[in-house]
Amino acid sequence: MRSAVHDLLGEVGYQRCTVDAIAARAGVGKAALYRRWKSKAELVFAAVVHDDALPAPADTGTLRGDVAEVLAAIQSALDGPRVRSALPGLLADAQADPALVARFGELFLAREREYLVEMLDRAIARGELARQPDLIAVHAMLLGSVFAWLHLLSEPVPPGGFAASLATSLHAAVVVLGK
Amino acid sequence: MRSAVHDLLGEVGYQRCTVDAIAARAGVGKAALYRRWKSKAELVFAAVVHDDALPAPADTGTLRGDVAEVLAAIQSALDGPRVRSALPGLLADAQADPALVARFGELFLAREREYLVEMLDRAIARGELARQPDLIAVHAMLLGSVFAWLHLLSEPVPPGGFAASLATSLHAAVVVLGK
DNA sequence: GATATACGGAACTATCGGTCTCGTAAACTG
DNA sequence: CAGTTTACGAGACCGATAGTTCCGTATATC
Repeated sequence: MRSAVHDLLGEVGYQRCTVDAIAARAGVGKAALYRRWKSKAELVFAAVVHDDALPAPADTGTLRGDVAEVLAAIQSALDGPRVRSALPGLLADAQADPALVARFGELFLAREREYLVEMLDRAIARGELARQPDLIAVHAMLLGSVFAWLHLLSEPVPPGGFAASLATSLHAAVVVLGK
Repeated sequence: MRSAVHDLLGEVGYQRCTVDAIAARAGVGKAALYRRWKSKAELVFAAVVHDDALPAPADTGTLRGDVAEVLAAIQSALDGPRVRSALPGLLADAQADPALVARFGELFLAREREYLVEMLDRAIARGELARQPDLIAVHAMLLGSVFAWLHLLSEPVPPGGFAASLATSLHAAVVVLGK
């Protein structure tokens, strides 16, 4: 089931990954799919944003390292071949499906924000930050930078983990916000 | 024509802004639309990304001010009610339309990058930066932060220009990249 | 073993992007 | 002024696809 969606996303992308094709590939009837999921968008979303979609970034001991870790986690969540081909379509379909927006917020954004809060709390405890920075701004910068790189600019990702320079400069950005 | 697309985008969003509806609203036949534009995506794109879509940011005399200016320009380009409802759909459709990706790159990304280069050159001339920072990283951070704020996190935009704290911290990020 | 539930499969409906045809009105030509 | 050509509005038409319904069957439950 999930693998049927994964395969089709990789082979033909989101638009041509039709519900009929998913059902045929998975050897089930369309009705069964629509019994469990409300729409194609929900179905693909469920197959792509599984529980371990966003790995928990480790505590590296420094804010600089933690920022790099979070960036890598976001990259791994946004850069899989499946997600990469599914994300634009899902975002578009989500416009007409508030429930999907809510689930995306709960399953991905909220969890990501938790990780950010933990990271910032640790930095404050270490004395690297004086206070909690504007959480929305931090979230927008970290998530947005990776998203833009992968999905807007469509630039090739440099080898060796996500751009070290990006981590360095975003670390500086967070420090300024927590001053 | 352009106003028909604008009206419909505002009223019903991208998905339900059908070509039939555009033709009817504009009082023309569908064939006439397809004579000028190759697809619905191209048509909407042309109506939304007009030439003055990305205002040229002014030289404020400091890199800090210029970053705020660029952020404001990006916000104005990404936050109009039309663009806001059209962008996800256009990004999704563009996946299957390389020509559209190319035009988006030329009309928006390339122009934006020009502005960034000018901004960075001025900063170097002033001695605020020692060298050209990684342009892709700068571009990803500035564009991505605004995009994520508006289209991913769907947080309300704070009043009084685009988040001053975002400008401050992204300024610091750029400084680090140009060190 | 009888009954109820769920399923695979397929037919069906509605919507929408894109193409094609037609009749008409405007523009051009002699 | 008359004949011809061109472009257009209108709408019929086609193919693809999301979503629904129905049916015969297999599986699970009692």
